[in-house]
Amino acid sequence: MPVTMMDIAKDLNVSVVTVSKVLRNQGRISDATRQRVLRHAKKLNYQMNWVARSLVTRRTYTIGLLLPEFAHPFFAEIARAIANTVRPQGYHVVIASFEEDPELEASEFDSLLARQVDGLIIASAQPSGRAGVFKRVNERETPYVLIDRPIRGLNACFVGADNRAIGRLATEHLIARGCKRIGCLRGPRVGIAADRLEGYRRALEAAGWQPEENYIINGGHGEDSGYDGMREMLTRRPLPDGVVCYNDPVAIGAIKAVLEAGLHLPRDIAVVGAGNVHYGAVLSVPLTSIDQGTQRIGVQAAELLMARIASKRPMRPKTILITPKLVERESTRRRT
Amino acid sequence: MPVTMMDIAKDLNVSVVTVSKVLRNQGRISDATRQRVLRHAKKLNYQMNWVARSLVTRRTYTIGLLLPEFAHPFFAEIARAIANTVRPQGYHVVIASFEEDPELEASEFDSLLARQVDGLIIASAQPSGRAGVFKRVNERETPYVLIDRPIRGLNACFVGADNRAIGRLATEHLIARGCKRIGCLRGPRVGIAADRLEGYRRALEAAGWQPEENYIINGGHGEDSGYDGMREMLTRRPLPDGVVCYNDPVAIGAIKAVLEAGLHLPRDIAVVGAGNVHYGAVLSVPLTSIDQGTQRIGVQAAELLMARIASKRPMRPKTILITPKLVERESTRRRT
DNA sequence: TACGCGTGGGTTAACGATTATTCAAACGGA
DNA sequence: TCCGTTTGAATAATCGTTAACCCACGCGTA
Repeated sequence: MPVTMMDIAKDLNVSVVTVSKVLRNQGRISDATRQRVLRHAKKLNYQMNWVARSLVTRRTYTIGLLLPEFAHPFFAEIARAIANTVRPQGYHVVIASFEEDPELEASEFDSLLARQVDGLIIASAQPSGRAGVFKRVNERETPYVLIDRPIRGLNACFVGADNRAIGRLATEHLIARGCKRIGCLRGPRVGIAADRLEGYRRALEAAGWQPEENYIINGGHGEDSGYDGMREMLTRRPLPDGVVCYNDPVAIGAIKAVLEAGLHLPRDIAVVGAGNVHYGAVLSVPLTSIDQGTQRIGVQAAELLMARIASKRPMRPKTILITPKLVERESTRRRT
Repeated sequence: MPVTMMDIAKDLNVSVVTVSKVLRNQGRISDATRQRVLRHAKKLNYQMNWVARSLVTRRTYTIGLLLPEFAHPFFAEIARAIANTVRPQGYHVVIASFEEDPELEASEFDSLLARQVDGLIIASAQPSGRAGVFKRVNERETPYVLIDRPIRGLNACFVGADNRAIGRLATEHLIARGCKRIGCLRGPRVGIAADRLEGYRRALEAAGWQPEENYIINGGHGEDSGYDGMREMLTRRPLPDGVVCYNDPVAIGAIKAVLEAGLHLPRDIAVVGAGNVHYGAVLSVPLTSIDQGTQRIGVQAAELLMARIASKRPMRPKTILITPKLVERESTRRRT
């Protein structure tokens, strides 16, 4: 049975409140008593029961992290950044991975609330228009921050990559490297991909070119999809000499298709990805990619949440877009 | 202000206890009252305050996960497996990543205990002989399970890879593929690496060969270390025609060195790694690797912990070694 | 002498649930 | 009719801490 303040108080013939005050460094306590309590607490190896404290202070010093898929490097890194950011303030993170299942997401969401988390950081996978799930959090006034994927119709804090900038940056890079005909493996039909595509379009237009639908190919978000997409791209005439990919796995699949076709990369076709996965550097052709600042997403989201938790009055929602950064490697290193 | 049982009770003119009983499906309650309570609870959108419940039941339905480094794919996957395993039993996971810092590990460990977690899963980085940190958990009788790295001198539950088997499996595979002179990049001087090296030695001996110290090279656990190690290996005469690597990053570095030297892989030298990282398949030469059953480690550790939490009486420590599995890819696919 | 105030600490009542105990009414059998 | 059971629910105590008040003492001062 763990030691309680009661035990210390009894041994020392003082009241529990006195012990509590000493341990919190609060209220007026003589130095003598303070020392006695401190010494005895250490001797008994006392440890606060945070559950009891939380009950009365209404603060658990816990934040909930609701993620679609935990083992994904992107989310894992975010989780790490968040944990490291809140730790100095005494906060811990309880994770809930819902494996891309919206039902499970909703139920885990409720569980976290029942556990009285002080705040929530959520990368939601709710189908659009289902913002209802988050109604409850608004009633309760538990602060929360959305990351990665915004939810339309929900006036909430959001921290994520600037996907439009990502598409633009990738495209501009290919232009700068002398590409004259740039295609795009635009990925799945989701908001993020649409934004990146939009960035691609704008960059072309800014260069005075007209985006051609022929060179924009739909797909998914994995290697296979990139492989298939590039095979299709290679049937276009004239061939593109640069391809912007939705993300790194797609780019990796695309590279495979290019090499299989006997073309040289980057001379014949340059390829740029997005996400800057950590193994991009060890590929057969190291991959130029757009770093979306994963860690910064985590840090900013955590800081934003902490600010909201600290402030008594509700603040008005804030959106933070992280500016992406290009990391150049072999896959686009061609003579200009 | 969230709804409490008190609110429901008042509205319905019953006692709080009655509400509590209905919600827990316990005790004798007439069907009429039961329905009234249930309906009203739903109407008010009642949610249990788990903090309050935990205080009296002495159960938080929370387990602590203490990891050296959160974003590492190995640990991320373990975390995921654990979370998924305990969720059906109503448990959540609070993570604490200590960034390979033993001091931080100790302090996070205390924090988790103060938070009254029902159990702990720990991948410790305590320098050997510092088992003292875990003394406290023994006093408290909070069950815990060590993973990945055992701690000598601590009679505790452990779940991890069978590192000796990993070394043996990798080596046997190269022998089966016709290698006649097999080297080893044995990695850092830690227990895990030593076990894998031991497996390598035994496999050679079992084949009737004598391990030669000349072909065993020390190093670290990253790509650079693998690269440097292989460069050194390539100065040995006669050249080895197969190399067992401590882990996949080392193997990746090693492959780079082999290719740079103008040798063909796997024809001149076959390379096998360990860990089966998910990107191993997209490398310039897809990497044969030993899968250490990361997910199973997580699942088993979680199940073991759950069992200990459930049992009243302390059980005696149990060690589970996960049997590894070979995944063959191009890096060893040579004609026998 | 009486008053006021700072000091050091104690008392009491939450916090929101659960467990253990008690109690009233209804029911049934002799 | 009377007593013993069952049924259904209320009451009291508790979990370990904190918040809000209260109080006694000593000292300086008017």
